[in-house]
Amino acid sequence: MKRYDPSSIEPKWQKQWDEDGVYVARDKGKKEKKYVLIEFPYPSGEGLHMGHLRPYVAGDVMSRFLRMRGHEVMYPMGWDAFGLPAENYAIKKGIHPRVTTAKNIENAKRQVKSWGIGFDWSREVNTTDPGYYKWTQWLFLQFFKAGLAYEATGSINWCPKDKTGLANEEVIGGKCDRCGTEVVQKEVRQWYLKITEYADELIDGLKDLDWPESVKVQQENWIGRSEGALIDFQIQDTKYKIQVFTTRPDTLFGATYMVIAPEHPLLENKELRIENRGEVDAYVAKAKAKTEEERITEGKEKTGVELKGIKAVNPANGKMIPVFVADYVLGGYGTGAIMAVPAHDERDFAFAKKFGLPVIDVISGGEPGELWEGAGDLINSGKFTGMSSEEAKKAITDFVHGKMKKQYRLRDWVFSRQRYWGEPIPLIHCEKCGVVPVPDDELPVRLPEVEKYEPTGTGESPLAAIESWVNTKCPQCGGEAKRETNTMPQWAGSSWYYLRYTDPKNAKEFAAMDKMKYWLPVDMYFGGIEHTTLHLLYSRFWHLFLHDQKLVPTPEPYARRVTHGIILGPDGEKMSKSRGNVVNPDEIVKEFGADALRMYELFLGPHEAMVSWNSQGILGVSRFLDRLWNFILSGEGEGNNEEAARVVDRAVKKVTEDIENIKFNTAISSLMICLNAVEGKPAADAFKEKLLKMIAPFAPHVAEELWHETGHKNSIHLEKWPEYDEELIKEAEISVVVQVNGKYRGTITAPTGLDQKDATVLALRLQNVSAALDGKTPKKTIYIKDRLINFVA
RNA sequence: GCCCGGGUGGCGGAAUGGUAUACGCGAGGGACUUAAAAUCCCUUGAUCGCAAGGUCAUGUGGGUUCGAUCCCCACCCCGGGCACCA
Repeated sequence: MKRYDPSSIEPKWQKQWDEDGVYVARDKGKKEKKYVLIEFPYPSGEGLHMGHLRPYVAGDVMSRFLRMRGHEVMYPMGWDAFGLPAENYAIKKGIHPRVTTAKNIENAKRQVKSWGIGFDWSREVNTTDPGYYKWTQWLFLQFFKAGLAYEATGSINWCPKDKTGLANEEVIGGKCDRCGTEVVQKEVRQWYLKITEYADELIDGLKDLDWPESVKVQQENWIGRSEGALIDFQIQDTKYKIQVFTTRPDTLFGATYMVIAPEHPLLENKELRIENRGEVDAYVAKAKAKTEEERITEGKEKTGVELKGIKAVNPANGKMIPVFVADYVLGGYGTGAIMAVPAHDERDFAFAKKFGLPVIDVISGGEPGELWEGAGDLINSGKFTGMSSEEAKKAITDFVHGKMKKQYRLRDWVFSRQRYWGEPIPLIHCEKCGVVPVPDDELPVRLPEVEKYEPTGTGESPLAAIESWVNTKCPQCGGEAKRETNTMPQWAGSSWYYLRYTDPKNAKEFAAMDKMKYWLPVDMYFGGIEHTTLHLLYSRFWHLFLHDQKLVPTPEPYARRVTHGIILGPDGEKMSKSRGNVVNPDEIVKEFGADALRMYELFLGPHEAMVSWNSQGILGVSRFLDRLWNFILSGEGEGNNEEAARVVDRAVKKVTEDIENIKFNTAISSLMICLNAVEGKPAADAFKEKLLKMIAPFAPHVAEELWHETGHKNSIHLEKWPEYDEELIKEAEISVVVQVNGKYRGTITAPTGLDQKDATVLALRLQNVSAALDGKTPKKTIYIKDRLINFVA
């Protein structure tokens, strides 16, 4: 008998599957389609690691399972290849990013193939391919034409190391998501996509999606919708007003002062007679210069300066109240100004205490003069006194002629980068015509060759230095014009790649509608939690927009989202080179084979949980595969014993349900239980076949090899998933737990379906039970058929 | 501070109202071997007991229930997200 040797069978089958096109998905087939997706990787010089392996294997198990269940399955792969590392490497070595990217792709492809991932390579895409980014540019122009892409100069997040603007979503804890450098605020001309226009749809669409609740909540919180009112406060003896946004218009009578942000336009108004102008200007300058870090370290200690000589009028009661400038009010949210109600807002309370401002209770519920942020009935509120806060919100807003308003935390998406290795934004600046889109037939605007890749740091991209490229003709008037030199962020290409997979070679459209209609939406999207407020939010926004434009057939892109926990090193810490705890999947393949690697990774723990790699644990699955090999190839085994059939059928039921519910760890444990039970006994070929088919999604190579060794000609991965016999798996006899007062006292073995009377008789015969009852008759008996009988004495 | 997860043997974990600790790793003992590896068999939550069996254990304290790892309340700890968003 041959020995199980992964290194001799795995490459053989990988090659064979490729040649036979086992994983190629057919468009518009008769079968019901399933579209399984993983987040396509950035092809880095480091190669792919465990963090990639986990979702790819999960998606692979799922697609193989679904294919065997009779679906037309698409499981495609591609490369998100624009981005900083390749560009930084080019800066250091002078090698074009295209060259390093191609090399890295080749290596990553070798890796995923060696893991036995059944991707459909006929649909491979690469975001840096002009045939691909042509459509990224075209799609951007649809936003532009719809008025959802706009240019503005404003204070934005800027990474001083990468020398480029960043989107809000790319700033993690005040630091650049890419390099960890402290982000600063800088005034730069940028292109924005108006994602805020879709804030409501982005929230409302979530409710019908089969996504993890935590991911939905996180997106919802990021968008941060709150409902409140806009209310105007007149500035005494002037024509000017300060408008505020508040979610608590019911507390208006308690507004004892106002605060405006340091960025508020009122401070630029020279007509206002601010008596302490110098002091105010100094405060504003200092506040604006603060970095994120300084603001955090200062904590919640309130600072501010009163605008002397200025008073505002509380529209509810006509009282004159002071106006402050303070940096606890943010310029970028709401109107950049607030009414301060110290009795009912923690921050206003702290500020009022520090500056000795009056605290007036207007909502009942708290201690007098103390903070109370809850709801209650109104007090000290004129004719509204006695009303509930909920009712008063609208009533008071109406009374002061305010209007209800929804407000969001979400900011528009800073969409331009001052870097080389990205899609050029396909716009032309003409002095006469303004900003003009590049005509469709001139797309793609190709990324030109440059001498120097370095970011300039001036707010211009390196492309600005190439005059021959920048200078062009206006498509509208034919006059002298200049190209936009900013490039798109990395998130552009990934915002629509799942659409391109449905029709990757189309030269006329980004994808044909009939193909999208067949394949969309993505049925199952495997990925990490880290993209919740990045890629996942961005691509939903693109999709919602494209749906409104009638360019895609479904309202949402991803029907079901499955997230995974990260794999920690053997020491329980995050894998990192500096810590020296990185487990390299390629080395595991070399030592144990891809099948063992895949199975062990799945067996480690629940897919969504954070788990640590245990270097010795893989021996368990390695032994399992070895025993499986021997079991399948040993013995002629015609012993058609019913017990074996029952054991295997039970496994079929459990494994099927577990795969459907993404519980791969318990599915594998059921397979182990099954093998443990049948091993060493004669078993009919039919049981062996069932077992092999169940193993096939998890360990595709060994299953295929054994399938062929046992006389089959076609790939096991195109076989039908096994079924089980509902009657057979029922137990004929069952052990019923006997308890006295809820405590275990023994079991009785009886035929299934025993009624209470017979069970009682059998149970009372147990010595342990009569001892526990101590001669008493049970007051009550609880009987759950085939499970338990409990005497309450 | 607010919002999500989570806390079970030596370790990864299983079980979400009904015998807690499946499966795997590790450990101990044995078989085979000149020996070792590999493989196979047995034992393995703690504790008392010769045994039968008992008692105690799912972060802590309460509650609901015939019965709670599971449901409810309060608290502690760990991980993640947001963070002066009015």
